[in-house]
Amino acid sequence: MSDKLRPGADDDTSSARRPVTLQDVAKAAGVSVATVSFVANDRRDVRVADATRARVQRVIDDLGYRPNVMAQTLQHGRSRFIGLVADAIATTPFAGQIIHGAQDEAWKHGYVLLIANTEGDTEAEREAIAMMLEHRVHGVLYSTWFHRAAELPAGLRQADVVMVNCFSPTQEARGVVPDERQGGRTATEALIASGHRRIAFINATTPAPAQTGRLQGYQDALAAAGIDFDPSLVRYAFSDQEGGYDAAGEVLETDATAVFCYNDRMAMGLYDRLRERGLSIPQDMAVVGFDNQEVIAAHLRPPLSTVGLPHYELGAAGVRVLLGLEAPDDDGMTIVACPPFLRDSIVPPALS
Amino acid sequence: MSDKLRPGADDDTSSARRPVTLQDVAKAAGVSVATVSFVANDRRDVRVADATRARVQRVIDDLGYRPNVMAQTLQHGRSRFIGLVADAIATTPFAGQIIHGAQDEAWKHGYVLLIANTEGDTEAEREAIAMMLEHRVHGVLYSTWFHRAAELPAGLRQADVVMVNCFSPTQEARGVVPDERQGGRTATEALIASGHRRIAFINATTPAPAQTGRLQGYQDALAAAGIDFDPSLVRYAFSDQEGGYDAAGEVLETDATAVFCYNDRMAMGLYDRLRERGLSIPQDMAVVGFDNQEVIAAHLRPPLSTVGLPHYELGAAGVRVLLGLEAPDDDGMTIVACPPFLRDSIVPPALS
DNA sequence: GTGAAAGCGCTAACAT
DNA sequence: ATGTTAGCGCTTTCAC
Repeated sequence: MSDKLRPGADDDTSSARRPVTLQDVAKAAGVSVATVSFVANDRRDVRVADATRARVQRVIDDLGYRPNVMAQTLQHGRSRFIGLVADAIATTPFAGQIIHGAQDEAWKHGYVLLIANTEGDTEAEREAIAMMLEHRVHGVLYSTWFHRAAELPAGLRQADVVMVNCFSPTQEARGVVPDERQGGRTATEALIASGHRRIAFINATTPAPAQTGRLQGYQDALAAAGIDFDPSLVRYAFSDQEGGYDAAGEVLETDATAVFCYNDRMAMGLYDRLRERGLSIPQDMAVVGFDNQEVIAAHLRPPLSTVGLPHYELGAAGVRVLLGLEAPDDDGMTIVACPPFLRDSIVPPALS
Repeated sequence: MSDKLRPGADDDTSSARRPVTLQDVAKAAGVSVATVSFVANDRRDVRVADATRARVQRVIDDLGYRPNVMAQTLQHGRSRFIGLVADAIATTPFAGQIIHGAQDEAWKHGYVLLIANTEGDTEAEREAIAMMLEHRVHGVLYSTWFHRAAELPAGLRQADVVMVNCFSPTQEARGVVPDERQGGRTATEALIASGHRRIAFINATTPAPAQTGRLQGYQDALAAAGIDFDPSLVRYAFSDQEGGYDAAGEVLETDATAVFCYNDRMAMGLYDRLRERGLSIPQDMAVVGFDNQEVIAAHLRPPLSTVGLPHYELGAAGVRVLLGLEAPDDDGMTIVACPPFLRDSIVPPALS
């Protein structure tokens, strides 16, 4: 392996890689550290002769000086860290978006994210929280990969916490969650808007805010359109492709002309079943999903209309709430809307 | 909003939320800071009376003392941070796995990941690197979401860098990459193993290590099995569902009995085409993909056999190389194998 | 305008 | 066996 492949290890010339400090710059520029500090931080409120300023700046650039954030932090007491505890960082595409949103928003305000991954393990969670507290984080985002109630770990009591994609049943902390109900309503309305009145809903069997919320939204939409709610049009199945495939069979025995699926994966299974029966989408059956899972929704044949979960926005809003840039509702909650993504599974492209 | 929803802001009792310091503990325990430091760090090499040790420990627990990592870092010069620069943190499920692997491995060795997301933006990249240098990171992982050559940003020269899922054509840094060639060979071998000899390969049009590597692997496998390479069985298409669908049409005009698709998305398109023609998998056509994209591969009908990209392992290996726990090859590269995931698209479940 | 010096919380060498 | 103290790199008040 050539030498250049290992920078830090063996540098022949120069100062054995010790980072340049304020002292170094001060000495080289023939001024005091205070002056260098003022110049480095571009403090215009302090009087420093232009000549000095320019000279010092040159030395800073020449030496490649960079402030040591640890020292700065130690000095003025508070760090620019925000902790993010996630229960699944990559088991799912969703968690990534939360991180992404939090990351961008934090960055925008000069904060850096400290990410920890617990995979649902309580011990890992404890350690992660300890780590964050030891880094004197400004606050912590406690996030889950799917929308649910969650108990706040004891260690987090001493920190400023915002729950993301989850909430505390006992109102221990503020929370940012998606508006499942509005999402369900939006999905159903898309179907109603193109003339359907017999609309089935394939819901999940697993109890969750999504399950109840989307059902309510479905009912809201029907009610608003003056369509009677028919319980026999609501089916339950496990929330994956196989579940969707199975439930599709049941739906085909009803007179439904459109289906709202709890999620895109179920819609994918439903596509399979419809295709098997020689039925075409949306002519024989209009379909709308939920989640907007890119790999699935945008690339099924035909592309699936769906409603997106605002994961990116949840992460971003979490940071904003934490930094006090956005005020939650009176109950401490911030509800984020689920946007529709209309594609060709409701109205064929040519007709739209 | 109830008061308890905002911890840091307004605590009635106690010390206005100022974190407990060594000093505090020392005072409360009636010993010196040195002693507390020894106890807190559980330094068994220093003599501290058991009684004192116990007493101090009690105070530490009571007061909820936590060391200030900034101060510790400042003291002994080097941080426990590892930077991770990613060009797409959540645009794709892949980047997440790299982060996940790096995270776990770093954590295992007492390091914390500092993540920055550039979305390919050079300016963001510059800032991210500056941030990491200012945090005095131990080293930096520079990662890309798909395997490719990449130029190392200038700022990173001053850091110890390992490239993850990418490499420097000019050998400026060590790199960890997937073994595309072995992956292509593995995929093809799975088809050969179940008796196929006329095997088509739907490759991507985009030049990339994956494109050339997988083709080589395909040829390696054929050669090893004594099957002549027939260029007419290799087709090129854009690497998504639509591309796979289109190329499938071409493949059906050959006498191929099996297809190796450049990735799972293309395989998904191929499934669509085959279904359209009333052909069944694997009876009429055996299929193997690449990437092991969970949402797709595991849930197509039939579930797709594929080869996985070792993103998690790439991240983990990157950390190990950075920490000097794993030695790269002579050229500074670490090659990670792509494992096969056999499902029902090659041999029907009943027969396997 | 610029410099000297205190101190943020911690570790470790040196006293006692 | 425990205490004292000098910094780590930085910011900031207060002198000059």
